[in-house]
Amino acid sequence: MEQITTYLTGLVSKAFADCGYDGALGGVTVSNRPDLCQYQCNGAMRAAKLYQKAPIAVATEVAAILSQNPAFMRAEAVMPGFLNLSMTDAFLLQAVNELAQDAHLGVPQTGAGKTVVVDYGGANVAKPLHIGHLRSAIIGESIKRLARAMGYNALGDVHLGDWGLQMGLVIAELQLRNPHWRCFASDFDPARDTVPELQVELLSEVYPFASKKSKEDEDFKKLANEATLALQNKKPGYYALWQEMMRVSVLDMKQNYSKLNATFDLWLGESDADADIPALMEVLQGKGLLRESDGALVVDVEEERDKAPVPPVIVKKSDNASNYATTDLATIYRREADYTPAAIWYLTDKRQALHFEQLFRCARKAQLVPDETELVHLGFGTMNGSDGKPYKTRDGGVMQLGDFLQTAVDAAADKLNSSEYVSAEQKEDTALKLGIAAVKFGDMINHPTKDYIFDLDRFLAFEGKTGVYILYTITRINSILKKAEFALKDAQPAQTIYTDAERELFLAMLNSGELFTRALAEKAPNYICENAFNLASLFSRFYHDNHILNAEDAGQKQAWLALCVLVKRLLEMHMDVLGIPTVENM
RNA sequence: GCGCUUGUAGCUCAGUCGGAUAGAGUGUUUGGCUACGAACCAAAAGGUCAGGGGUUCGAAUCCCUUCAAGCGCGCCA
Repeated sequence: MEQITTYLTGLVSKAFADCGYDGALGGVTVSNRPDLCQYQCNGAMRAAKLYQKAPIAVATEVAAILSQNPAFMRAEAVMPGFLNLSMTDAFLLQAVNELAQDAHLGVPQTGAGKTVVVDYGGANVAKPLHIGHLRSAIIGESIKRLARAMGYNALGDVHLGDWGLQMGLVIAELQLRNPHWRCFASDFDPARDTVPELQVELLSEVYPFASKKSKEDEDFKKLANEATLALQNKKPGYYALWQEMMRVSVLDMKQNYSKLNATFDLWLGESDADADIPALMEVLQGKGLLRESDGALVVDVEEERDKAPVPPVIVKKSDNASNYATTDLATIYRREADYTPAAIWYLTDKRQALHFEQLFRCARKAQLVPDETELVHLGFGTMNGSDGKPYKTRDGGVMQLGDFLQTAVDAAADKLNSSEYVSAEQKEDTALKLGIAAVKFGDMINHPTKDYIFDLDRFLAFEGKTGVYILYTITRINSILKKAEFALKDAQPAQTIYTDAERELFLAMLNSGELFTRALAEKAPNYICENAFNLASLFSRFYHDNHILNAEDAGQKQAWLALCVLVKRLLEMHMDVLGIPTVENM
């Protein structure tokens, strides 16, 4: 359905044009002074400059035309030249009823017919998920769901880090520790020999150990590089070991991501790009982009407008191994071949911004995708401790994602002990959902691109602007609907607005679609969080001030119950986009 | 050194294309459960929007500058 602001922009633009002014001045936005009006247009002040007139004079002319339209309760010009618009209740009621009928609850379907690949998760194999992986997973999941809510065919790809030096580091270290393993023998035969079964705990110990060692020990670093190259050349013993590492790591990741309610359509990784690297290199060669530099093959991506030097992209290391840029480019090549996406969105730590700038420039030069295909890096900020440095646990370590989640779930379980609404059987499931809600909402309420201070207590708070508050509001609605024996299908179109609180709620519901548009444009779920809180908060006030079940007459009660249903549906849609499961009781 | 980002209430954060009186949560103080779930609602106090300059009818927002913090800058990802 059409957004109210879009509809009003049409009306006001025409009014400007009828008065002899540029129709483009008629842009209408939601009012930032709800005490004065519902919607506003500031075009008269710009018109004043263009037409050498007093802004209030222009606004008055336009208001006079708009006032003839019965949809407006008020359309008035206010000093110095604001155009303040308020709609009649009849108009709002009709719009709300239309919203209730709309399959998408007023969310514009701007993505219909388009495919977008959302590349998030990005965890390294052999490295356990820690809270640093939290943001990519939950913001990415939300962006994917948001795109879907707006009609896109959105594909989430976990894009594992499974083909670079980190694998060589682990393999080299395992070989030093266990030279007798059959997979390290030169005559290893996958048809005959097996590799030892690995444990994820072993890998999580080996990786940081080897990573640190490579920085201090040149010889070991050389071994790791050689192992990386040998793996990429699929040396049988290494490849078999790698497959085992993948098996245990992916199993562990799937469990963790699943707890976060993050689901991927594609469980692909850097290694899956390997098959496309020869074709990629051919394209780069064919376009004459490759240049040899210090033994490596690079592509220059500098541009005139650069304020700082942009280093060339290294697409083949001097030892002929592939790196991050190689597999990322080959992945773009593959995605274009498989999906011809309208856009590819990457969610990683914002410190990778330069890499993606180089990557996109290289992809454009090589014309791996059409010019109109959107390639965007969404760099998110880091979670810092109260000292402003990346968050560490008290003992200086990194907090594991699983432990963090469990802490939140435990806190929720504690709180549920005093709840009379949750049975013993429901408790575990409800605690898990509340924990997820606390963690995800607590993160996404922050703007994704900014660093933020990680405070465990804040994630465990269940009061105020939190995910739990939204879930609580939904359970109260559930409770009313149950007591009233009111089913969703019983909701009839409302005929009257009885209270100011209802009107505010209606306006907030009608303006929700706009927030979705904004959230997708900025790829920022915090707008969805804010809007969900705003809706829940307005409902809570209405709920407190008006006793729904004891409404004065049947018509009022029906209208209010229908309002409950609509608020519930909208809140559930918001939570669904955020990837937060809701609960019946808590 | 060069470049990018950030600086808003005690704390944690929002703030739309430049727009009217800069908002929220939390914390503090206070009031509200013999009506639908108090994980709630209501009210008060709390601001040099880092400092300075400029553009504009109008600046937290745009430009310049100073200060402070974070990040990045060739074979890691």
